[in-house]
Amino acid sequence: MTSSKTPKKSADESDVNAALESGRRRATINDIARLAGVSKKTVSRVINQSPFVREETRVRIEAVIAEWGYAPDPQARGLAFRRSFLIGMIYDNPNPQYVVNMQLGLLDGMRGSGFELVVHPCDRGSPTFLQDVRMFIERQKLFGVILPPSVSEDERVADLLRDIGCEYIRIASVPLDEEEHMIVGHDRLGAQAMGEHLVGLGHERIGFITGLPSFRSSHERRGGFEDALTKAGVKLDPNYVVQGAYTFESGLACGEALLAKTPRPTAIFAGNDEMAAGVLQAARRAGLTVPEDLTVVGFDDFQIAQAVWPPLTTIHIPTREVGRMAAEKLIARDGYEPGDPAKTIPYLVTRESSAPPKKV
Amino acid sequence: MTSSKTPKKSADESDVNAALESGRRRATINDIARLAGVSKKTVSRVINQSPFVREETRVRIEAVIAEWGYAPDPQARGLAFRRSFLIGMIYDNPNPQYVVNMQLGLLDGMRGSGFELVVHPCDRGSPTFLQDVRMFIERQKLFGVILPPSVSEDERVADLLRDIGCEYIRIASVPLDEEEHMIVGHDRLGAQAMGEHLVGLGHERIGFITGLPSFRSSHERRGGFEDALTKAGVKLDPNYVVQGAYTFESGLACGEALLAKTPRPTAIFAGNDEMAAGVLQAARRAGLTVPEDLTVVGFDDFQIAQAVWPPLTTIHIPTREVGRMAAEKLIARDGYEPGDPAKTIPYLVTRESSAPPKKV
DNA sequence: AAGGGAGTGGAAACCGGTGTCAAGAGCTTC
DNA sequence: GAAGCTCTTGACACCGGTTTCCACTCCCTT
Repeated sequence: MTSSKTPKKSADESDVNAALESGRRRATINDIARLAGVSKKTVSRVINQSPFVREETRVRIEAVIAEWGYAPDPQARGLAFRRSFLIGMIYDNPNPQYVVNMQLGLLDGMRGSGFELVVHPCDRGSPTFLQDVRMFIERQKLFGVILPPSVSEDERVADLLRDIGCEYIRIASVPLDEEEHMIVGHDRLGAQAMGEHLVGLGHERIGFITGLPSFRSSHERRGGFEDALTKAGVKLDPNYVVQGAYTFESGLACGEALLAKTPRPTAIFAGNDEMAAGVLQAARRAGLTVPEDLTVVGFDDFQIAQAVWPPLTTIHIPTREVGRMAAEKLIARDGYEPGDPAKTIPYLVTRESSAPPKKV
Repeated sequence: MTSSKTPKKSADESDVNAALESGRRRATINDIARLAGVSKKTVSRVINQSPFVREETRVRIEAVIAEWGYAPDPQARGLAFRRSFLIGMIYDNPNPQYVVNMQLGLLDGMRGSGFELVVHPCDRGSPTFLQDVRMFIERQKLFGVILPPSVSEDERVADLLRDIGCEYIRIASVPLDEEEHMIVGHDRLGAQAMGEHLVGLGHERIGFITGLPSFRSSHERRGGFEDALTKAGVKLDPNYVVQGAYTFESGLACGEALLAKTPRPTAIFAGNDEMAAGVLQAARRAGLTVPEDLTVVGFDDFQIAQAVWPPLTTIHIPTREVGRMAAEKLIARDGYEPGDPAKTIPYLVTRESSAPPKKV
C-alpha cells in the first residue's frame, strides 16, 4: 500500500490539475501552494502582504496566482478574520437620485478592493430601528458602514456603532464626530453662495422655503443663506420663511403661501430642487413669468433641475464624489491619501430661473 | 494536571456563560448545543428544518435559540454550503427612480429571509463586461442574481448564468426564458391601454416617441400602441414616429420635431415620462397649451409625472411590486406561492395632460 | 567552532457551521 | 428472544482560509 502511494498521489495530482484546467473547480490556496511548491501558509503571507517572504518566493507565488486567476474566498477569509468584506449603506433618504448617486460613489471608492456594497434602507422612526441596525451589522459581521443623512445625524446610531466596535463614516453637512469618521458636505457654504448670488442680482425681498426639520441640512441651508444676507446688510424677514418638506407638493403649497404675501417677494429660494419645481408651478398658476416676474432657485442640482422650465439656478452637491471619498476613507487601503475636502463643497450653477428683479 | 481537568473545565464553562451573558460574545452553535444538552449537529438540523428531529427536542432547542437570540453565522454556513446568502442585483438602468424602487421591492421580498442585497451596476458595453459579471458571482458565490432591463435582455448573460449554475430571475417586458426564470412586465399591455385612452378621447393624428432601441421595452411600447390603434381602425403614420433616447433632452428635441410637422399631431405619446416632460417644454416653446392644444402622455408614472405642469396622464408600472415578486421567486421559501401575475401589469393613470382634441 | 538572532516555512488547531455514516433506542415480526 | 426495522442522535471530517507554535535554515558574532 505504502509503496503505491507515490504513483497514486501523482495520479491524484494530475486529476486535480485536470479539474482545475477545465474550469470545473476554482483554484484554492492549496492548489496555488502546490503549484508554486510552497506551503499554503506562505501563499497566505503573500496574499496578506506580509513582509516575511523572500522576494524571489513572492514573485513566483504571485505569478502562479495571476496565471490561474486565483482569488481567495471571501467567506473563508472572513470566517477566520471574524469580519466580512461587506460594507453596509444604511440610509433613510427619500430622494432616489441622491441614493443612486451615493451608491455609485461608494462603488467608485470600493472598486478593486474586494469589498461589496450591501444596501439597507431603514425607518428611523421604527421602534425596532436600533435593534434592526445592530442585527444587520452583527449578523453580517460588516467590515463597516456608511451613513448618509439623516441616519448620519442620529447620535444613537453612532453610539451603537462605537459600542459594538464597527467602523463607520458619517456623511453630514457639519462635523458631528471625530474627523476620521466624517465626510462633511458644507451645505452652509452652498446656501451662502446662493444668498450672494441673489443679493448680487439685486434682490432684497426674498422668500425661503426650509426643508424637513429632521434633516440637519435644512437648518444649515437656512443658516448659510441668512449669513450671506446679513453680511450684505439685507435682513431676512421671518414672515418670508415657510416650512416645507423637501417634496414637490410642499414646494407648491409654500410657493403659493409666499406669493400671496404683500409685498410679494421678488425671489424664492427653495431648500431643494423638488420644492423649487413646486414653486415654479405656483408661479405659473399665479400668472407670473420666471425669471422676469420672479426668481426661483433650488438646491441639489438633481435631474429635475434641468427638466423644468425654466431650468433652475441651483447649488450643485457632488454626491458621487462624496460617496467615493467616504468609501475610500472607510477602507483606507495602503497608499490611501485623504481626499481633498474642497471637492465636497457645493457650488453655484447658474441657469435660467434667476434674474435681477424688475425695476419698480 | 489530568486530575485538575474536570474542575477546570467546569470553571471554563461558567466563564463561557459569563461572556455570553454579558454580551461580550455572540452565541455560537456550540453554545446552543451545550445549553440545550445536545450535539451541535442536532442544533444544525433544527436550523435547517430537518424532519428527523424529535418534536420534544426541537422545541427545547428552539426555546434556547430564542432565549439567547442566536442566529447562525452566514459566512460559516455559506462556507459549508459552498454558497453565500447574498443576492446580486446586476443592472445598467439609467433611471434612478426605477433603480431605487426595484431595490426597495427586492428588499421587500427578501425581508426576514436572512438574505442580503448586493448592488452591482455595470456597463453592458464594456469589453470585460461578462468577465466582470462572472467574477462577481463566483467570488461571492452568490445565491442568485436579479436582472432588470436591459441586462435581463442580454442572452450572453443568461447563457453565462446557466453555464456557471447560478440561480437567476430576469425581469423583462416579454417572456425571454422559462417561466421559472421570468417576471414579465407586459409593457405592451400598458401601451395598448394608452392607445385606447387616446383613441377614446378622439385623437387620430398621434405622434409617438420611441425609447432607446437597446431596451426591449421601447419596441413593446410602440408595438402595443400600434396594436390599439389598429384595432380601433386608426393608422399610425410612420412619419409621426420619431426616435428618442428616454431622456428629457431627447423628448424636447423629438417634441419640437413632431410639432413642426403639418398637420400637427393632436396628441403625443412619449415612451417615458422624462421624454413627455421634454415634450411639455417643446409645446410651451411653441406657444401651445396642454391639454387644450395638445395632449401629452408618458409612461412609467415616476415622480416627474406629477412634478410638471400639467401633471401627466401616464402608465403606471408597479416596479416595487415586480421587484418583490422577483425576490420571492428567487428565494422561493417553503410556503412560497407564485405571485399574482396580474399585479405586474401596468395600468393607466389619468391626470390633466390629456383631453379630447379641439374641434377643427 | 560554538552560540545567537532574524528570516522562513510546515503541522496542526481554529473560525462556525454542514455532510457522511454508524450506532443506540424503541418497536414490530417471526 | 433474537433479528429487522424506523426514528433519532452524535462523532468526525470537511468547507477554505488564518493563526499559533515550532523547527529549520542562513548568516553573523565571538
